[in-house]
Amino acid sequence: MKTHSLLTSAHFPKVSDMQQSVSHFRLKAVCSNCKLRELCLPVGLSIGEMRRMDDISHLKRGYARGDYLYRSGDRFQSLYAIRSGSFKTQVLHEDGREQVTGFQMTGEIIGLDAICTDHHTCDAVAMESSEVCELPFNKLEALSRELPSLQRHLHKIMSREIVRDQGIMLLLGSMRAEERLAAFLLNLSQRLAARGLSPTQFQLRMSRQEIGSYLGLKLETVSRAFSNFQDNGLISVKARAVELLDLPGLRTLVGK
Amino acid sequence: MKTHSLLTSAHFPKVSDMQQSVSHFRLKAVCSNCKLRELCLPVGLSIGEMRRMDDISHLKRGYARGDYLYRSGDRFQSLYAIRSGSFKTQVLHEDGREQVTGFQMTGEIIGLDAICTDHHTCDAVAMESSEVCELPFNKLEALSRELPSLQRHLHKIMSREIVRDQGIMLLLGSMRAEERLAAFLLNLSQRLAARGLSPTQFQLRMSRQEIGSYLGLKLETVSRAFSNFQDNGLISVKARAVELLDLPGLRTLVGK
DNA sequence: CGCCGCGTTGACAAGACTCAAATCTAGTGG
DNA sequence: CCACTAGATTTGAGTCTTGTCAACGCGGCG
Repeated sequence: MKTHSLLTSAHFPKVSDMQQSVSHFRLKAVCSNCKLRELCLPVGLSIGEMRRMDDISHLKRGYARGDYLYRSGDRFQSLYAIRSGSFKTQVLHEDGREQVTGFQMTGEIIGLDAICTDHHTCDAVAMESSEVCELPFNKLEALSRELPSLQRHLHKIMSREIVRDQGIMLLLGSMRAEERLAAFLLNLSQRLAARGLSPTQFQLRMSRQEIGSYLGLKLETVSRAFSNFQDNGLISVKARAVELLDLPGLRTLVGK
Repeated sequence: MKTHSLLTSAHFPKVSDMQQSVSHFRLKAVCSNCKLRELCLPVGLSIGEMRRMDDISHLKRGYARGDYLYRSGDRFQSLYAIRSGSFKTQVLHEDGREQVTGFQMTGEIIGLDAICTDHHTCDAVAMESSEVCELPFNKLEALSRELPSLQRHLHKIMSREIVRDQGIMLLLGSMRAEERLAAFLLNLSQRLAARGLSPTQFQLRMSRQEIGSYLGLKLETVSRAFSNFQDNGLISVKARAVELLDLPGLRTLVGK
């Protein structure tokens, strides 16, 4: 789950530490143009190559809470890298049932589900003011034929999504309500930490209802679990403001 | 979910119907060498291109019930196309909990989870005598840089896995026991039909325990659900021999 | 023939859901 | 700036589904 593994490891010889720093800095500068952190930074592309990424992508701003990035059934054109803000994805069942399949935050890639049918199979909805970087998939495929490291990275991103989904299947299939919520909070904490934010204090962007949908629980059950955690001194929670007080305790709950 | 969509649709002009048949036949003949049905047939590769697929892959036979194709933690080298038989994949939780994440049958691709970390994140276990076609991933990537249609197809396969997993998340998160089992039986039925087998009469390859693990239920609950279906005339079941008597009735149950 | 794994069934308990009511919060309009 | 309202959250009480524990039956194999 190390975000910079490819960049910080063997790809740069140790002798050129200074140069690595400089190079790293310039990469960041270029990359911050389009903020394709997830897609660019860890790949180890040269600056020229990164510019080519930049050329095929374009920024889309101004998504407000509740806006759709795409809807189930929409024709598939592009993947989207979230540049700021966050989204949820949800699938809809014929009979009206719906389920949140994920909460995506800055730097994550969204839209991978649509490749197999050329149509989106879920909705993506902004949970706050957000910006995305659109990546036309045809161009991304063409470029990845030329740049093996980009190709590999694209495959890794898709594979990571598969592994993530399987983790949720495990959660939904074999955990009880409080275990699920603890796992959810720890996952959030970890992802926030990876973005340099506080791993213990944060504002939830989603409602109890949405958390419940994601975790396969009713909103009342989520609310009760929050209250229990607070009573047991594991967290402090007031509406959407959460502080994790006892990370080891939470980890014990999920059994790892 | 149409397996041959790419082959039967726009890729071949209608005027050359005869030629399509012939070409289709020759493709099948070549392909039956390595039985990469899922990976080759729908791609629309030329015969020469398909031979190159054949060159990088090799057959591995002799997996018996209970044999591991790979284990969680194994170093990732290859994807595997199931040539005959069937496998289950299962993830293991630190505290000993385990969950079946999928049952794979002939023609399906297995191992996609391992790309993101270079290590397998689940076990793959044969459920009966099976053969697989090993596809070294480095070579597959190299070849897919040369053959855009292969590249696209690989992406589609990965995307399909993501969509499949999201469907299971929906099932685990929002369906009750009998709905889950009905969905499972209908999915099995559909996949058998796609392979030219009977969609209504078949032998289960997995135990009640394994079905339960997959569906997030205890084996007793699965057994009871089977019994209820039989009492209601939806199916006939004796141990692992199943006959679906009322497909519409089962569809009604899952709400579509 | 007896053992053992798998499947079925029953009785009961625990966890999660449903329904309902009371607060609380954030956003709106005066 | 404040009152108001719609939506979100919390909490309680009772119900329902599923899990747990236990007994029993079936069928294959040594």
